[in-house]
Amino acid sequence: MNILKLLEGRVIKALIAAGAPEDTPTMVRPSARAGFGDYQCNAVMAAAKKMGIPPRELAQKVIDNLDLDGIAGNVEIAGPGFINIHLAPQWLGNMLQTAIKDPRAGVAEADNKLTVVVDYSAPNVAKEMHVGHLRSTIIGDAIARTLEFLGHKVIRQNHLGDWGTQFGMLITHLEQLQKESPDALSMELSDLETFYRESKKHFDENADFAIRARNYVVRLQAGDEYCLKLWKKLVDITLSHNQEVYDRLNVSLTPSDVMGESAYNDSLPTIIKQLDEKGLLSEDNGAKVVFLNEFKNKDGDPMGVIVEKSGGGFLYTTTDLAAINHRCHNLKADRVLYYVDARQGQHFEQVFTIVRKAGFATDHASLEHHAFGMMLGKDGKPFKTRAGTTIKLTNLLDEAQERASALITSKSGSLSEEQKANVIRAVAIGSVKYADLSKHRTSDYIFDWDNMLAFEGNTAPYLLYAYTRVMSIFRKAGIRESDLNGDIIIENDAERELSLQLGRFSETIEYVAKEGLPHQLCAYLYEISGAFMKFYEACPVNREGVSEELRTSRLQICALTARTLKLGLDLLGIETVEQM
RNA sequence: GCACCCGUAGCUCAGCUGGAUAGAGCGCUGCCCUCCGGAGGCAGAGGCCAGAGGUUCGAAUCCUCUCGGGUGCGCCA
Repeated sequence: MNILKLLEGRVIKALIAAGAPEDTPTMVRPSARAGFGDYQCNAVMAAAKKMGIPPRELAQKVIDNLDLDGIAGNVEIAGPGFINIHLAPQWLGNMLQTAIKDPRAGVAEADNKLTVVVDYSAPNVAKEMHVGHLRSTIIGDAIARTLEFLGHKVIRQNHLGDWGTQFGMLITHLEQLQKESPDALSMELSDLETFYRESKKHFDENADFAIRARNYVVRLQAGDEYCLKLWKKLVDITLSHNQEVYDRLNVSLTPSDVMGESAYNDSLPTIIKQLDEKGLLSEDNGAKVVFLNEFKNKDGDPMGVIVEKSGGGFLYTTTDLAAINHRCHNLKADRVLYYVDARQGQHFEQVFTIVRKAGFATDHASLEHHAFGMMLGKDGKPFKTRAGTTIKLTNLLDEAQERASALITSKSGSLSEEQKANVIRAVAIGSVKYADLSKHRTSDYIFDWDNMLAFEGNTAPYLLYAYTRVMSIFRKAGIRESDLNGDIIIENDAERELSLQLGRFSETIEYVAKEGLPHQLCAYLYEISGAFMKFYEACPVNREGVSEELRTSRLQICALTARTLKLGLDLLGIETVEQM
């Protein structure tokens, strides 16, 4: 159940009954501090101002009309006109009990189920995935999982960079390698970086090679079978490489989610034609251009966006136009979410502007560029190796594995080797992902091994540890969740705080799904963990002197804590462990 | 030149459509082990929210300007 939504519904009724306009924002939110109740309504001050009456007077009217029978124990006016709502412990307890019996921890599916295309990851063919792909991949995946959990139809789209002029040189190089030694092929491609670099080198240094490469591009784009076969080989090898990384990262992408740039190749001429029919197309120095008044170029004139080169080739803008057309009209998307670098901001603004004018997007579809910032090194500069090259994802994960291994080995004694390996993997991958997901998406962040692998603070290890502590109580209690029966008693502050936080799961998830901001879910899970740690200190469960009634109540709170943490981490794509 | 993003504690980060006394973690000073896992909990010190104006009952949040940092601007993606 979404408590926030419930309260908002009641508050708006009361506001209207008290004479406020129907469009008055309800301004209900969790209270700023403990003394101000559990939820507060801040709507009255602004509304009273508009209505020309004293705020506290309106606040009283709102309270008189506010129907929270059974839900709130106490509702009071504070300060200039805040309304503080104290939930009734029994109501809260009953609500949690319902959530405990629900595998979804009380989170309902969305009323209005949408088709959402989530565009993320987008690696390139013949290049290994590097840190530049990390954020798109894991943030996009977390949002895809969250939307899916809420019952939306999620269509993952991995916009693979599998088309473009560079494929001429790649194919030519591949052809050469195959001629030299047919067996060497897989070996050479096991290091895609080298393969790519050598192709480029040949292209730059060998004139014959370059000529052949240019020729092959033309043939490839024209659908030549021989070229396509070589190209396909490169794509397949790259995909299997990438899949290993996805699996290791616990990212839900599969080969069937790949919808590369090449997939739109055949529809590009139609896109150009349609732009022309709409009167949007101009010619400029031989290139086909869409001029947009909304954007200015360096001279202050309308900015031209090239959609077809003077030689006749298409650009990535053209492909993006075709992709939106496909997603809106064929996939019937209600929302299209792009998890792409913030540096592409202007590009997407232009693309979105064009598709609206050209009708490539359906009117109701929401096109959203969910931009993210860069990963920086400890020095605040772009995250690179010491040599100044980009860091490959596999190397990054290897290092995470090593560091987690050292950490876990030094701390945990009683685990079997197999369990230990499992914990190391969960901590390593979880830490890297969580460090990223817990930061605000749009800002740059500093990648710091020590911070992300710490057991203190808003980190994966802390959350995983909190989870194992809950599980430990359960093991000790020797009781199954399904056998738990009895009321939930909320007596002290620690119980109350934890219960209240547990009751906020729905509103958090819905917010994350709406805004595409997984760090809000991270912050929430951190709150839960912190509240549980306090509960753990203050509220003994399996100790002498704890009544059966209280023990059952607390075990239920533990059960819901565990389920909330596990579900939440699962939505983030982070695995939990029972012991560590 | 134009556009977008950012500037919050020594460090790393939150602060949700403007709302009450700006919050965490690290680091620093102390306290709590007859402990359901101390990989924890509690307390303290530490902030002109880059600066200056403005709007507002009320501003870290909105507007303008200044300073400082980053990014992007027609035939790559």
